[in-house]
Amino acid sequence: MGSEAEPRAHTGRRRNEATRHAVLAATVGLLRDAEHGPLTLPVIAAAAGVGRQTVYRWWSTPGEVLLEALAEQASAQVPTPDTGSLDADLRVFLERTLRGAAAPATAPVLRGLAREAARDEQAAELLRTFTATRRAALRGLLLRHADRLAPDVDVDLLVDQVYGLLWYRLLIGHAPLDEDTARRLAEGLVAAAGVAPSDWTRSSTGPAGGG
Amino acid sequence: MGSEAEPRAHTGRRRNEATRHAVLAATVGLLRDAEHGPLTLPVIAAAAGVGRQTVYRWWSTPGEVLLEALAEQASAQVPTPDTGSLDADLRVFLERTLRGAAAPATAPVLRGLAREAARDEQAAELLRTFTATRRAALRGLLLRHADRLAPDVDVDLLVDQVYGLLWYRLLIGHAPLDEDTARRLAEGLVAAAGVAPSDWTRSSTGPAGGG
Amino acid sequence: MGSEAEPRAHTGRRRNEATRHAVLAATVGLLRDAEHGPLTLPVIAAAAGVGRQTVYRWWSTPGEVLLEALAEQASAQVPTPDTGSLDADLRVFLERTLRGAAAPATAPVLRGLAREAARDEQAAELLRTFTATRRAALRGLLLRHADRLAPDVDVDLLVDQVYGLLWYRLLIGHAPLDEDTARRLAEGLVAAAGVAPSDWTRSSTGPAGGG
Amino acid sequence: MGSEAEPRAHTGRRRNEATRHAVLAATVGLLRDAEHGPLTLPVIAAAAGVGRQTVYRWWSTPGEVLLEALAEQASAQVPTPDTGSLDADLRVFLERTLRGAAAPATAPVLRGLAREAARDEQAAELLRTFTATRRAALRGLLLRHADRLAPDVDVDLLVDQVYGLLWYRLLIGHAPLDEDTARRLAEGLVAAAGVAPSDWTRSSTGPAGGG
DNA sequence: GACTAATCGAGACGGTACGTCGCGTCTTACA
DNA sequence: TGTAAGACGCGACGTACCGTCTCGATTAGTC
Repeated sequence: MGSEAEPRAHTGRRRNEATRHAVLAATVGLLRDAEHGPLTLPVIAAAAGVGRQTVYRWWSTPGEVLLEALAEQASAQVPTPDTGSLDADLRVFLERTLRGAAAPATAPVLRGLAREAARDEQAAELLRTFTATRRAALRGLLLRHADRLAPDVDVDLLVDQVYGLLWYRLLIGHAPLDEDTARRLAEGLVAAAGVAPSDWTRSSTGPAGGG
Repeated sequence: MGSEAEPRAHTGRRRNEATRHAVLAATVGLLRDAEHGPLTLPVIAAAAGVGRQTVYRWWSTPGEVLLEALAEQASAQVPTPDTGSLDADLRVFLERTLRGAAAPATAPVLRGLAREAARDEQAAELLRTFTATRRAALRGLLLRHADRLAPDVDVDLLVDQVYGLLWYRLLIGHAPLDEDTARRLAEGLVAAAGVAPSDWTRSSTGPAGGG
Repeated sequence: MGSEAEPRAHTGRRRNEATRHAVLAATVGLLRDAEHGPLTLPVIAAAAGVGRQTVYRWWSTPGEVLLEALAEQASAQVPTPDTGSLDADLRVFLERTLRGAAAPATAPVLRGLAREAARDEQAAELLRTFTATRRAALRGLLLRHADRLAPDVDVDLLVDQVYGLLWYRLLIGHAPLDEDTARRLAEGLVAAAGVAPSDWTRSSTGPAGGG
Repeated sequence: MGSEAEPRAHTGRRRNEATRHAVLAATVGLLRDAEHGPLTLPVIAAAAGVGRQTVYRWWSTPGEVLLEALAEQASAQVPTPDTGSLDADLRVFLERTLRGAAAPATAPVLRGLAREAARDEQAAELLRTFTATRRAALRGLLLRHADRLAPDVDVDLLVDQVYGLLWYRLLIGHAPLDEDTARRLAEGLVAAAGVAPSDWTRSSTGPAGGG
């Protein structure tokens, strides 16, 4: 976004909710644009069509605005699938995750968040919290199928391979994050981490399941 | 670094090589410090104890200084091992790669490079080139053992899992890049990508070893 | 003054007279303080402990408030004496005028008025009107004794010498406006403007009196 | 003035004298215009066509610029006449003084100085110093003719009547400061302050001189 | 005695000006 | 000729203040 909005009506001595939303929306909009340089409060104010003092009144730093803006979006809610099969759960989760991250509405925001994290400690903390939440989700999924994993497998390593790949491709941009990638990645992780599956277990979801 | 250096003697009408090195060293030093904000030429000049005009005369942008500074370091030269065994080659390569990246002298520079890449397009291009070179090295290693890989394996996916993990942990900092990580990662990749290995090979490291 | 006042009770849909007086009193109080910067409506409102909108509702500019505030004071009413003697009338008038201007309650207000007149055209107009009134009073006094004045005397010059001295000393502050000044000034003016006085008149106050 | 000037060439690491003069000239120019509000450094910088930082580098406050700007003008050098005659000296001095103050090039600057003095303590101090110098000049002139003055005459009172009249008319603007005013004022002061002159002295200028 | 009407204190809001900070250009003085 | 030094114009940042606007509380008049 980054363009100005129409004027808003005052709300008297109460805080103007419309203004608040305009600021948060403009912030996410600016995060999308790589063109705009550092995310500063005056730039946010201008993009939101809001007085500078209004932004400074409610937020101290760009990081605070960012935190609230992204929280407002209830961003990237990837539900954890639960089909009973590790293979299927993982494949679905990765498909959803990669598709969500690569979506045109999301990818620029994630890139913008990383860009800000490289510049602003508050944004970096925000990014750390955000990624920790995502890692926990995937770790939970894997641990639900602990019986299918080798006993000494390093779950965190598996998790970081997934999100490492995701951010690496997202930021470098040399390769896609498509459905095929998700499928192959899921298979590879299962092959790397899993004990040889029992036939009957495998047969329930596996491609080679007995007919 | 980031601190001032002692004065250097003029060299008259010849370009002062000591000054050049001071600038490049100060640049790498600044890259290490997350404290310092954006890497700009005046900051570099001040850190090198050098006149601003001297820096502007020889380099146009911070990206150019960065390029020359990192090239000067011949940084992160990880030789590709060649033992004849995929498992061994991969394990050694990953151990060297992760150890090199996590080394106290290197990690802050890589983080600094990523930080600058988030801000400066030239630095981003530099980072893209650098990572492409590294990916090519690992891809070459894997392709040397193409007979050990499943015919339809996605080599790029394997490569990106490695460097994705590396950068992800390097930048988020939530988990280490130690030797154990390298070993487990190597095993996982082989398990994911490899055809069934010869027994004697597998038995040396494989989870199913030892009856 | 310039400090806040205690809260006042509402008077419903009638204009609150107490508020009006608080505003006017605060205005005069602020005029006294050279510390306070320009006299603006928000500053007046704050000093009066009154909502800004209340001030803006009843007055448009600081000049309007000032006009009403000074009119309220019916300030500096110097009655014109009439003893029949030019010397006595003039001496008494000047004593009263200088004493009034130099009084601790008045001098800071006059200085403040001059200060505002240097900034606000409305205040300047107010000051011009005020000074014109004062000049007219003194001119009237002198013209009542036209027979004692030389026929070609410039009455306006005499008047401006008086008020010029007054404002000059008031604003620069390098010399007092005391009773002795008034007496000597009166004598000087009579000497400068008067025809030779009747002996008995002169002998009453003149330097050559004493007998 | 108040308009922008053409760009100036840099002078390297030496202070740019052309810039300095541009700032001082613009300051006096702004002082002339009553339109321009308070004399602030950014306004001066804009009027001089100079970067703000350049003004802030060399002067801390508008008062400092003002001091230097007026000193640069070597302003209002009224040479003290010395003809041997009180009447003549005084008349000439007052004519020069009033003519100088009322001159189109000077009057607006004096008014501007008074305007700033009403707002800025540094400018007020400058005005006090300036007026003190002028008073001393006139007092010196009068004291040179102490034998012509009554022994108990208040010289300061005479001086302040002169400058009081000058500033009063200059600022209120209700009456002119012309040659006739100067002549009449001089006569009045001599009449007020002088002992009865010897006949031959009086006859030279006095209106009632026998002859 | 409820309802309307208008005042009052409070503070959010958009806009503007101020003083600071940093970048990149330019010119000098010196080696 | 190259280097250190620093003045300079420009623009962004964060703060302060002005005048407008709306809100909720309070009280005076009206039916």
